[in-house]
Amino acid sequence: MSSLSTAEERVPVVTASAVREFASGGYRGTTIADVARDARISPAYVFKLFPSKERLFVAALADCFRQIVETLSMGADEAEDTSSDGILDAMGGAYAELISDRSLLMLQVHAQSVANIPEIGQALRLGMASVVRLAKSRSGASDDAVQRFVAYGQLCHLIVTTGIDDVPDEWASILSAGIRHPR
Amino acid sequence: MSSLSTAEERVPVVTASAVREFASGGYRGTTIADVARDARISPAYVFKLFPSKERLFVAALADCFRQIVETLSMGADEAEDTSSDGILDAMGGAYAELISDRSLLMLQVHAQSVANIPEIGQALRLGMASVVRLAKSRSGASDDAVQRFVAYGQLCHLIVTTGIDDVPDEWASILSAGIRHPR
DNA sequence: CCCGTGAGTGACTGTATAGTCACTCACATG
DNA sequence: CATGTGAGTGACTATACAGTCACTCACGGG
Repeated sequence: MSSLSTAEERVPVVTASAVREFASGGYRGTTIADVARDARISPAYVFKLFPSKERLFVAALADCFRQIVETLSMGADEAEDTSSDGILDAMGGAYAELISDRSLLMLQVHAQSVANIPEIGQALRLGMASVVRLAKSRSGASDDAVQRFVAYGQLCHLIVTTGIDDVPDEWASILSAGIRHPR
Repeated sequence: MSSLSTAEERVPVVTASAVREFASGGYRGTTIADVARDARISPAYVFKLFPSKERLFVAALADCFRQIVETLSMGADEAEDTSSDGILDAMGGAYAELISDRSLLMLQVHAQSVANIPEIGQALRLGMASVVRLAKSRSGASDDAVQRFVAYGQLCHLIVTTGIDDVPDEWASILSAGIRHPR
């Protein structure tokens, strides 16, 4: 199948498939065959492009954070209110838009759940480090404000994974109030 | 093995084993055999006590939230500062102590990652509902304060799962600052 | 036109695992 | 002592999955 291409061109395509598939099934719930099917290549060829399932997941996670950092950065560029809080707010808005298809969000949640695998924990820390450093340096906000920025981001993850935004009860609206999350 | 007992007595014991094992391996990464070994019974008998792996996980998660609610409630009872913020703070302290062995924390994180399995998502929402309702009713704090309470709880989960509290860099201390988490 | 290189795969292996079922055996009761 | 009930298990099935390997085949350079 597939019109002869170079391996180097295939790698980002397979990585993108891995992001989607791992996001939907998690690390253990996703098979190499799933990723291969999405990328329209054979499972065997996935192993020619990546040495193991673990490394494929790491590549997907790294790409996820690459996209996040890029998006946050653009959000900061386009902030109308250029105070620290205004910039953090613009970044939050850009992030909310980015994760509207939920893949990048779910991948992070799944990664947290297998962060005890050393290479995955490492990749997760690298990603969070780049996010925190970007938020701090671009906004110039206080440490507390950056911490709050991340905390509410995590709350947003909880709301989306559990589908709290579709629950009409009082407790659910307490958690969701004012949080920008994908509809 | 094991000194003849009633099934009803076994259930909570197996549930406790399930909490530990699922917390350490996640839903897909933990086998019925793992839980059985921990509970010192045969895998086959686990299926006599619980109809499926899914239901066993749900039982473990429910027990996890039962413990959390109990602990938060006791924390609120023992608060020295009885203002809303003081009570929320006492609850946070009680929670930090409860999750010092990380099992109850990790189980929640793993549950989030398989919340797309209907019964598990349901159990997670039930648990969060009881936590939010308890925090609100016991502290009488504003909706915002309760939301913040949960958001920083989620940040605490991130810090623990990724081992950020062992990273000496600046970005890591921004995230960990002032957060009570298990050492 | 031939041949080397690299893209891509089919078919396989070994292992793991959810769930089932027929069975054993301890004990309480009459 | 006989028997029924419920605790508990060994052995099995069916399936799935990570990773391997020998292979085919398209293409570009000489």
